[in-house]
Amino acid sequence: MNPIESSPLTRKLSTFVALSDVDLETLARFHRRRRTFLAGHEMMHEGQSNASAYILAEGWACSYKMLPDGGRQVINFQIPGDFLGLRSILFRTSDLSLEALTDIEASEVFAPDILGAFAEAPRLATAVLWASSRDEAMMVEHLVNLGRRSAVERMAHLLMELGARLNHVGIGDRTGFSCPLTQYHLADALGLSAIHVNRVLRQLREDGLVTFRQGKVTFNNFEGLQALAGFDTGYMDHAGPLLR
Amino acid sequence: MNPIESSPLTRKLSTFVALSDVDLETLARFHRRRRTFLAGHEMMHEGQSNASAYILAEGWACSYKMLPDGGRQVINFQIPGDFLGLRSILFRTSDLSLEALTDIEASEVFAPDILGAFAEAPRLATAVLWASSRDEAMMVEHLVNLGRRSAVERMAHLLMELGARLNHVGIGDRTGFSCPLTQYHLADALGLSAIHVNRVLRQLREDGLVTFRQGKVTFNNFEGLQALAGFDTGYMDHAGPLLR
DNA sequence: CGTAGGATTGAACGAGATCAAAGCGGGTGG
DNA sequence: CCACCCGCTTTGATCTCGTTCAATCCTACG
Repeated sequence: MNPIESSPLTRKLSTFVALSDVDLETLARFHRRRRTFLAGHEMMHEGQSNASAYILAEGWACSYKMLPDGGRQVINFQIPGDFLGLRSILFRTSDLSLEALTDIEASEVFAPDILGAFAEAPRLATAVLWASSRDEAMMVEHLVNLGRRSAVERMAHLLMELGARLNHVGIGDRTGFSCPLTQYHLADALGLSAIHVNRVLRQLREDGLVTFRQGKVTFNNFEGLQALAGFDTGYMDHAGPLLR
Repeated sequence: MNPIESSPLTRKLSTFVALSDVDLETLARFHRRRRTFLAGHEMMHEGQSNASAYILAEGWACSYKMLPDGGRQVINFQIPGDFLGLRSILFRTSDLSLEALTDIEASEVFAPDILGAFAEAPRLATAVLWASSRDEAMMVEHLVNLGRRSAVERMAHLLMELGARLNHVGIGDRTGFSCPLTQYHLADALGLSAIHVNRVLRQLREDGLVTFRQGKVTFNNFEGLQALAGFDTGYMDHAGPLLR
């Protein structure tokens, strides 16, 4: 196995576009600057300009927006293999904040790295467009979640999605996964109050569907949960390479 | 003025990436197949494969997802100049449905048109990535809207966003715009019931902020509405070309 | 052993949903 | 030209899900 192909990002992009050696070498340069962040560190702030992008190698992060009244909306949780802050480079200023939820290892990518890569290895632009569209499809599901599902359904859906995503990168399995989120994080992601999140989790536990406890999510009834959430993996896993 | 540059999509993409003559000619080929659709026509169905993409020239459309219980979540409204259904091509199958809200004129774009364009004129891939990221930023705002704002704030935000977007393409002005949406459409976009939408509109009208009536939106107090909505144009208008 | 951040529970409240029923306007067919 | 209908809007009454406020309880950690 070629070491140059080993990064999770490379694997992800290769599923869409067959990458040449030049593409792969260019991508490999994204991993020159390995950095670590401590849990709680704010890696990026809404409105910040000249922010870097990151490729998450280890740990969890979350992206969010604050409201004037102090409320907060979590946009997404980021797990290993995810690309963070692309828009902050494309638009020179970040439209959201980014916080490390655990201690994190990530590769820092500067704007010229990315823009240069698109110029030198144009297929990468297509590959990144694809990856970004996958994220967009996920966001569409989140929109449906917030707009049209009840609190219990929302929670079920979020937990299943996280499980499926972690599975994709080889973390956790069908029985569950370990999860550093607090009930406050869940609340901010689902548009609920932390108190209600607690009740919802209790209900899901008592109904024998999922258990969320001390950093562990356990699927007690995968099919039942899937049915409740209306969770369809369709928007997550996609067919093989489109461009050869 | 070069006729080849005249399409709204071309103008949009040019604001991010300086396009060469080859790029422009390639883009122009997107406009070979002009089609019209009647109001109410379903242009694309969730799960459909081999769907085309479209560049909207005239009229309004909306993208949505249906839920098993019959509920519906509108993801976005599309106005002239918008590119529709990119993901249906990138993923070979559409993750949402698309409906013409008015009679529509649009250019139909087939998968090979787009994928070929990315191969022949690689800068277009970067340009489309940028346009797609702009849409993503808009979706982030919608997420905040649904997750953390009250019904009145949501409505205010949606109406202001529509106004700003229409303004961008030369339709409507600071005083208002004409709007083919019914209260049901608004409800499905905002995660509310149509009945409550009606009450919210009444309140906004009585407070002298906006009037929504017989296909016309009138801003009675632009600044007040902006303050209520927490509407910040930052996520919509971006700086000039990043790639020269 | 004290403390702080997170989890849990109860009681009261409220925003928005749901149910039910009129109005209204414009298009269609008799 | 009128009567009818259908889709949309408007209003009232009631109900419910989720919030808010207020404590208390863990438990890991210094």
